[in-house]
Amino acid sequence: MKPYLIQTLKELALLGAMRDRIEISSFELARQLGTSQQTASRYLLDLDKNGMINREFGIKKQLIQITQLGAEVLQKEHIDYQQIFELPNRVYFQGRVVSGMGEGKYYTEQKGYVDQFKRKLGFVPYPGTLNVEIKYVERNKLRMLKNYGGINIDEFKTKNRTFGGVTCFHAKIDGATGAIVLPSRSHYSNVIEFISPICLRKQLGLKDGDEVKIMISLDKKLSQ
Amino acid sequence: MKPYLIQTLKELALLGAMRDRIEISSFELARQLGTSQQTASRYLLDLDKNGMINREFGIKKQLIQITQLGAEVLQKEHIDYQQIFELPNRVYFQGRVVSGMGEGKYYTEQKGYVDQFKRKLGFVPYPGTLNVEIKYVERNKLRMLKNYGGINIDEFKTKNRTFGGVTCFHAKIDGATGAIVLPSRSHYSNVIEFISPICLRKQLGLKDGDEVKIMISLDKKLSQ
DNA sequence: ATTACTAGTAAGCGAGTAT
DNA sequence: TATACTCGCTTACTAGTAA
Repeated sequence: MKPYLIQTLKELALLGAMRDRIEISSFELARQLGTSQQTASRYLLDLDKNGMINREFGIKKQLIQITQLGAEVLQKEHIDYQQIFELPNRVYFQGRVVSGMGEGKYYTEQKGYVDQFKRKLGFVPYPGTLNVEIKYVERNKLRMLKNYGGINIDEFKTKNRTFGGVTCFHAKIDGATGAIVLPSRSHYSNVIEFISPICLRKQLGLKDGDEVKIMISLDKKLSQ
Repeated sequence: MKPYLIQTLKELALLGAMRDRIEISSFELARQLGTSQQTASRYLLDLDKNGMINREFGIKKQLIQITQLGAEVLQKEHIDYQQIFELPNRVYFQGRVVSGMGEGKYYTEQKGYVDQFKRKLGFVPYPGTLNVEIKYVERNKLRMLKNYGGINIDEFKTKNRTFGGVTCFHAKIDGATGAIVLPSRSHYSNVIEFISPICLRKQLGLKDGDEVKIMISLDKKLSQ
């Protein structure tokens, strides 16, 4: 779907073509779009060909209504803008399940972490992390999360070593509740570590390579 | 502002470039947009040239942040989509003040109308209508209003003649409260008749040709 | 009036490549 | 590695005009 066709569809929607058939000539549409009559006519042909609009020809002008398909295209755009302007308390990721190197289990079993998880997140994690590889470009969103700041899990020491602090965010993976864990130090990674009270691989039937959706809440209290 | 540049800007915003500088190469952006690295690079140059983004060059990749101007462009788009999906209870028009032929005064002084206006709209109109000519293409929005249905003022008879029913909507013109009057019968016109308890021409200092903004509420009760 | 075809021109695209 | 230039090709545009 080409950007200028979406713009045209939006213009038609603004004139009411989502509710009703609207009467509009290619010349009028051209004026609205700041283009020529010929181009507007071509746009309408393209939109029709793509099933975005229905056209009905009267004696003079045509009646145009946006189809279900066209409405869906606009709805998608709308969701994008909502993401940008209205939901700054939620961030979404899409990624693929990958295997870690087993170190997740070691960390999530440390008492120093477990106690804090229980107190600050409200659950004791099932041992191990579910690792989700996100698109490389989306590490920017991870960076954003870190800058924003989440639920801080403090560093602690045992006899043998120091365990570094991490930042957590309440999150859902394919609908299942849990949290993501970002090491406070360390560089930006394209792998998200997910912890949960349940065994996610079993509960969700996940195996390496499966596509998953992660929703991260910026609220520090669990809302639901 | 070309549609594909707006789409690019939107993509950057979705990656968080409204809040923070994001690290993204032209190659990565190209993948996001489904285009070539060269084209993505050109888009970024164009956006920069138009003052929509700020760029900072590191050793390898660049840091990009959306400027105030860029944010305004996206905000405008967002408002359009809100108009389409979220505010179906308000319709906006822009138009020019024009002179009627004095018949507005005659009608708005008829007791049969005045009593109903008072009861159903909550005010007695100042004699006369303020006529606003809207863009021809926007008559589609008027048609939509009629289909939707407003506050019905019933027809009535005097000794001499019958006065037809009209449909009204609560409305504001440049912030001043009143209502618009659409004859129930009659064809679609590109002139909106506005009534108000005050003399709008005097109160707002309006003369023929002045640009005005009309906000029409689809609520049948006056909300405010 | 319209819509939309044709044809010539302008703008946009991406492979190759310089830096 | 990057970004972004050139250049040949494709797509998109509008004027003219047919239907």
